[in-house]
Amino acid sequence: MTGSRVSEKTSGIRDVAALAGVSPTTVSHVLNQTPHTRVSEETAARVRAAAEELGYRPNRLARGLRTQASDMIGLLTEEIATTPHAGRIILGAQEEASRRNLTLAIINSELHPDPEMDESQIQAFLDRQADGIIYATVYHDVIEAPENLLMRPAALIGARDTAGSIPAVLPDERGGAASVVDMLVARGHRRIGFAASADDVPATRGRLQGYLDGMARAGLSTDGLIVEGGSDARGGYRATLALLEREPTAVFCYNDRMAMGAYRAAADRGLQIPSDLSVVGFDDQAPLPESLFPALTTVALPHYEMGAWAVAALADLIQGTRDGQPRAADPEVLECPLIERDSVAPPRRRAAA
Amino acid sequence: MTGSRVSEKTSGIRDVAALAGVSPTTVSHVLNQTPHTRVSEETAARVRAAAEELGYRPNRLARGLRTQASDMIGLLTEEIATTPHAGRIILGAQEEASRRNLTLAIINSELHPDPEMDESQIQAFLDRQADGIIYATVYHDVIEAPENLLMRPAALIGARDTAGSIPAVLPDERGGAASVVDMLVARGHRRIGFAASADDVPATRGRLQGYLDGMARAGLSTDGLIVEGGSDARGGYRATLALLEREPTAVFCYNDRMAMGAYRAAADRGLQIPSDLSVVGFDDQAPLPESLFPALTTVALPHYEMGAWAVAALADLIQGTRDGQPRAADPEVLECPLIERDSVAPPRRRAAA
DNA sequence: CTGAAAGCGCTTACAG
DNA sequence: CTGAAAGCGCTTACAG
Repeated sequence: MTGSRVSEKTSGIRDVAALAGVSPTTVSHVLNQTPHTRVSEETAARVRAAAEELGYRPNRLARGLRTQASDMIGLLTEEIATTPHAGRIILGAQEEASRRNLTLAIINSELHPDPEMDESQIQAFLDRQADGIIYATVYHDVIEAPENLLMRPAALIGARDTAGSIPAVLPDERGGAASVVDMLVARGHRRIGFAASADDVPATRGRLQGYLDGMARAGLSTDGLIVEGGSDARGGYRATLALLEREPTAVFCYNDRMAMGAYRAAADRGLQIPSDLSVVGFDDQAPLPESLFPALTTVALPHYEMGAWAVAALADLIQGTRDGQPRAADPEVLECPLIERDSVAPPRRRAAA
Repeated sequence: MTGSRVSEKTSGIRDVAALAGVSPTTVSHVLNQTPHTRVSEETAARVRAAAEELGYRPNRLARGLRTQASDMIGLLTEEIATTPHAGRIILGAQEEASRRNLTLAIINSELHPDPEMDESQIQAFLDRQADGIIYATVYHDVIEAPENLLMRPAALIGARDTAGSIPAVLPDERGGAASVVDMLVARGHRRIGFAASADDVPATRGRLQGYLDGMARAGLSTDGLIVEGGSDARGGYRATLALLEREPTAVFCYNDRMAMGAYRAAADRGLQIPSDLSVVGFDDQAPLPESLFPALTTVALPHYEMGAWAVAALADLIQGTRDGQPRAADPEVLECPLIERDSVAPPRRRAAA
């Protein structure tokens, strides 16, 4: 029975007040449940009925102007277009924002940005009184935060800032890579090759380091088992071909695209995956892993979780700021979970120790 | 020399007025270049200098409250997460919004949504006085627009509404598919198989229809050349295997994932792509096409363009609404461009007519 | 328990 | 050419 009428003009707090026979002040109090304010249950009921009757929705703009809180946060993403699945960062951020009754505004920034560009994008959020700003980057480790980012509470995704004053969340590339080796070792592999990336990005170093960690704690040699290549299918193809000379029983690729090349290399050499050769990727970049024969075992990046974490941290920061209790900014490192599919099996023959 | 000071408190229009020795009214007029208002160049210069000096930025919230225009538009996307590359819809929408000095807020909706859910998401935009709302769907053809979507100017991406009252933009799946056949025919192919999808979505029908169009205008028979399969790599594999019985010289797959299966099927039969068999996909779903050997010729969906178009249409509509001139809502159909890579070659032998 | 008044930071008739 | 005043729709001390 709620307003199926097509209300011409949206009604304001004054309309509700008039209909309920009280002042706007009282309407505000009951609808917001203002603390330390007692309103008789009878009056409150009348107000609620009137609000319902009129389909009253408080104007958030007006409220924001008065309370100096827009309840909006801005997400500045670096090149959402080219990033594998960065849409999930947005999704995580948006859903967490909704949970907290916050609106998420987004602006995309170019890759390799002109710092002044970024500042002007941030300014756009500032102009709209964003309560806080999230800066999501890819391919970076530590960045110099744009100057005006510090004018409001902020959070970083995918990088730390040089000053270390902004809460940041990062994927645990290193740990994820190490867990791949652990799993491979547990399956009986001893000669595990790594098709590394030649790109100069933090992920390159982190994943290589994780591979090294895993091999080291299993007491395994990596001698001749690391080959560098381009980070695409072609690079993975070449790297795997080179690796195959060393007769590994498994090859762990820097990313899924390289793993795709590894499949091709295996086919060229007449090797079956996973019976003759196990292959593992990284990124869980849909739709690749599921489209391969057999489906690729890989490691996922916690995009959704990073987006959600950043919003949560920012919201807490904003609360803290309001209460005058700024929070510490320890970089949060989120797990990169191993996604097991069908490209790993025990080695065909026991490898000699 | 602009404000390298860390301004404690952000300054308002009153501060500028005081510094320039004029009234807030005058400041507003010169900064907004209000039409039909002449301010002496001398005064104007003083105002601009003062604004610059103080790093004054108008509070958009306050302005919005006064002008009844938030300059914000809402984008409600259906399941951005699972859609191949729908991030580009957001990108296109955001960039067009920035060009028009509009802010884009986004909310994601579940797939197969509870209509009431959608209404409450839209309500969130309405509460924030969004000037307009874009509703982006996938996998639909015509939808029943959520009731409250009509309360403000709106635009649809990927679907038309039953009433036909909302501007809508759609990809020309049919034309894109037809252009694939045209190209194949121009290269000399006559026996062109189609690995169709069994999914019941508009894209299925559109692409099949386009294939049929192309074959018809080339006067080619499709007898036994259409095989239906699941819309993933496995489905493409099976469909292609079946198709190969009919000795086609080219197979056109419903999407890139199926094309991936086609590559596998060709390999199983000892067929080289493109010399023995040409393969074409649809979607240009990164990173698949570039990761295949050889790189896959396919058709791209105009995600970016649809996002940008919707914002432009909406902005015009809002303008029109303000000027009391509502626009007509003809569905806009955007081209799906053919992306030629390396998976197509002339047929090895002249096929008998 | 309830309300009158001020004010958030702007813009905009209107007057001079 | 310039400014005083009202008002957008709320919330919040403060008073009663």
